[in-house]
Amino acid sequence: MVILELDLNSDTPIYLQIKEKIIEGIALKQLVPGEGLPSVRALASDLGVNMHTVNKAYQLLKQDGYLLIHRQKGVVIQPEGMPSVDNDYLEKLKNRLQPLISESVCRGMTSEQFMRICHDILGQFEEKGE
Amino acid sequence: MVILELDLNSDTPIYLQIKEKIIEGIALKQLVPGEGLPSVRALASDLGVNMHTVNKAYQLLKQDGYLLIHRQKGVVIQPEGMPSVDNDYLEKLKNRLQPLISESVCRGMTSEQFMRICHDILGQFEEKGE
Amino acid sequence: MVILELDLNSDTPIYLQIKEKIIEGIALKQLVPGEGLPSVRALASDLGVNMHTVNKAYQLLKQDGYLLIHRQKGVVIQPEGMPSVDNDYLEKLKNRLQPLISESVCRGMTSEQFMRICHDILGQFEEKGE
Amino acid sequence: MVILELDLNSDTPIYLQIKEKIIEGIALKQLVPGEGLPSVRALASDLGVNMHTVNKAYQLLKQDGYLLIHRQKGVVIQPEGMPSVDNDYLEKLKNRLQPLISESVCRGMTSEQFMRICHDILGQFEEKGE
DNA sequence: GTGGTCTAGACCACG
DNA sequence: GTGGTCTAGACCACG
Repeated sequence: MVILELDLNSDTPIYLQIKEKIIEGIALKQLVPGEGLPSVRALASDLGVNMHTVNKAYQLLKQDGYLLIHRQKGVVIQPEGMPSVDNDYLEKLKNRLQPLISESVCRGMTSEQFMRICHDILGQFEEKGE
Repeated sequence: MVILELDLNSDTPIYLQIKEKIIEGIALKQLVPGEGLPSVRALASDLGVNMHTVNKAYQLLKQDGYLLIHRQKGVVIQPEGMPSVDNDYLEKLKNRLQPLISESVCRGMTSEQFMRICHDILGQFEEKGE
Repeated sequence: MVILELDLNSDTPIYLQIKEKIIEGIALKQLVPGEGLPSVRALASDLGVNMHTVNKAYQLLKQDGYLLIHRQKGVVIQPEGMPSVDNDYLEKLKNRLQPLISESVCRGMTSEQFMRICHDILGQFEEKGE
Repeated sequence: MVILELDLNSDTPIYLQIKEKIIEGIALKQLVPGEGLPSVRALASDLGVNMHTVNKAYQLLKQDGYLLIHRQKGVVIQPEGMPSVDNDYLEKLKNRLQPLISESVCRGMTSEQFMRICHDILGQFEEKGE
């Protein structure tokens, strides 16, 4: 696994940055279902952060269905399918998009510009082989 | 002005919810440039929150260029043009979209689905008369 | 007298802006010793501000020795010499310059740059005929 | 860090005095990039003022780029370069110098005297070793 | 232990 | 009446 980069000066708490980076890694297929992740201690040590911080990220990812945490086998990316697009998720997504879009509208960005930005970011995740 | 609704249980701080709702109001043209907003104390009282919480929202909106705050005349929506789409804003927007999009990809949402959701939200802000 | 311009959105209170503009007018010799100023009411009306605001500016200018206020003759620029450079004034000036200079040093401005800026502003007040 | 002195009778708000003193400390190299500052509560207690007052000063300094605020590590002087001399700053500086200079001219101070005072204050910040 | 958020309440400057 | 400043005190998130 590529070592993930943290911004300790960011307003985003470290545990959330770790969670987001791992999700990004999965989306980029740098991390694949069934793949093992470093132990809480190992990752904490690598990142130079508190064990509790990594643990919190892992627990949240487990809760969301991205990870399995075995007492013995350690931490692995969920091998049997990622969490799905359910109604809860859709609601949450819309609620988080809403203020981003409101602001873009206020600032005079066109729908096309906004969609273009999303499109560009989505492009990063396209299957290379297709 | 339509009274804005707060979710006191949300993990989004109240002052941020107020800020976002006001930006949404501007985007929806429910609030127009030059229009006055309730005084810090009046809005706080309406919302059942503390004066300082509203003041923090107003100060952030002023800082971003959405509001003018007169010591005596009170608070008005910036009459001379909203803040623009500058590089700082674009960077911030992309950084906030990135984790939303990563997660949608993980969950198997297609680009089309994601774009559709954005498109629908953007549609709420379209000029009715045009 | 040239009508002075106010910035109602400025953080500087209006009475202070009026006071500063009148001092600037004197420094620029647009206002000369013995010259009459508009009455409190007249100036307030011209500027579209409250009478008390103009009155406060005038009172402060009188207190500092820039103006005479006669009940009958009205308001005139002090005809018998401007206030002098006394120790009180020097102290106050240094105390107000100190934070400006500290910040310029922090930001990496050289002494020459800072002095140059002062020099340029001072140049605006030079006697045209010399 | 040398404990900074406040003037509770000054018409400069306490939070601004704190801000200015810290900038002065940086300019004097009593505070160096990367150095830690006392926690909000510790400094408040030392100064005998409220936590929120210190916090406001810290937030403004963060906003201007003088400080980093870590949620857990506390407050440190920006280690990667101070804010720069940009156009916004230059405008603000000139606008603040203008009334000081107007008044000095009114009072009959010569350009040389004014420049001398600036020069003397600037001298306090010169590198001792050079 | 640190900053972040929020409250309740006070006095002041401005106009 | 408005925002600006300040206080005293509380609980929470982060690590």
